[in-house]
Amino acid sequence: MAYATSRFAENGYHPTSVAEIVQGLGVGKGVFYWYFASKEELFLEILRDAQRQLRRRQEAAIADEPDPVRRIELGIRASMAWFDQNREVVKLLQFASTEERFAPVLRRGQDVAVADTARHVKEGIVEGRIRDLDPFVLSHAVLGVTGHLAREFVHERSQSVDDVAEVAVAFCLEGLLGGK
Amino acid sequence: MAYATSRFAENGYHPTSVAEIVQGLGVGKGVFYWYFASKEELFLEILRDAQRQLRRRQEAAIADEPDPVRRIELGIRASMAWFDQNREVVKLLQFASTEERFAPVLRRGQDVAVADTARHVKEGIVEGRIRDLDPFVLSHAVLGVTGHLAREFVHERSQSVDDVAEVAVAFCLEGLLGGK
DNA sequence: CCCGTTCTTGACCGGCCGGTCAAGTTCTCC
DNA sequence: GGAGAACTTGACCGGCCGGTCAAGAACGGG
Repeated sequence: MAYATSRFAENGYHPTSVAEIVQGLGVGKGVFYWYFASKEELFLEILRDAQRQLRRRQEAAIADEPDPVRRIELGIRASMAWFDQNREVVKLLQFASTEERFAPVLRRGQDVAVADTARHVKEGIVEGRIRDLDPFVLSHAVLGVTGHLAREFVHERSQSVDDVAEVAVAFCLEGLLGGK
Repeated sequence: MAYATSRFAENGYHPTSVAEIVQGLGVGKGVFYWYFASKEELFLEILRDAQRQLRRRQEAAIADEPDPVRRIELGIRASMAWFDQNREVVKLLQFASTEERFAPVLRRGQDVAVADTARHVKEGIVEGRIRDLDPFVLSHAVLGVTGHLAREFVHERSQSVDDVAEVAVAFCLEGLLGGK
């Protein structure tokens, strides 16, 4: 599955043939279809796995932080770190979002992640520390910033994860204008 | 090209065959290869066209607004409106960013757009109205928020463009914490 | 009215692709 | 040690795909 992930990420899902995967692995085609029902099923498995991993990572990072705003910040940093260490998978997730047939799986995972963040946002709103806007939209905004900055600066431009995460947090919390 | 765009957006680039496109158009295959060197070339043409359109739209919206911060805001609203009216193309742009071979064209267009925004951000920093962080990172952050919110709420959840744009602007300018 | 250019057709080609399957080989448990 | 389950092989299949091309049709200037 690791090898398939890197092939898919490098060549794209469609241009990567099952023959190519099994050949690179030095096994026969039969063994592929023994473990996976189809090429699509393998891809979905990779997707589900990735989402599970990311979620665990976020939960671990947030663990026992009581402050909702700090929790959001830790979530951003944890996501950024995971994006950094799983570039290939990030590419696959992005590709998956462009194909209707992968949407359901993707959607489920993203909804879970957003719901997590939204909970903290809601808490923040109740505490009067976060402005009273739709928590789901705000969560998605955070997710959008984090993902995009990770792809553009950590992946493409190889900038330091911490530096990018720093700016991402600053931007998400106080926008362009805030923060002295 | 319009028909091809909708086929690509609905079925994906790879799964859509040239035969399918020309059949849907009621023409022979030869006419396709008379006007386009290859399937890939057609796709690139669509991409370039889209980027040109979006850029024109943004420039028109910003036109003669002197305030850099207002310019950024108008840019966000214009982008959001364009994303709303060009869902198919947005999908294609997103797909293109996952395939190495389309990256160069995509990159060039995005760099131009980001450079535009970054100019306004820089002005804002000079005026002391925007915090002193890397203007390119901030511009990408704005772009990330706008694109993601458009896809998630305008495209997927069919929410009103204006409402989403409103939140996007609020978030970009003042983040989660700011704004009363 | 004719001839060269532009444009159009669709059968065809070589090649690849996802998936199957008959034929093994290896493992496991009695 | 034997029998059945678990696993592995790779040739093979039907089908599709991007792209070519010989054969025209339509057009346009002289």
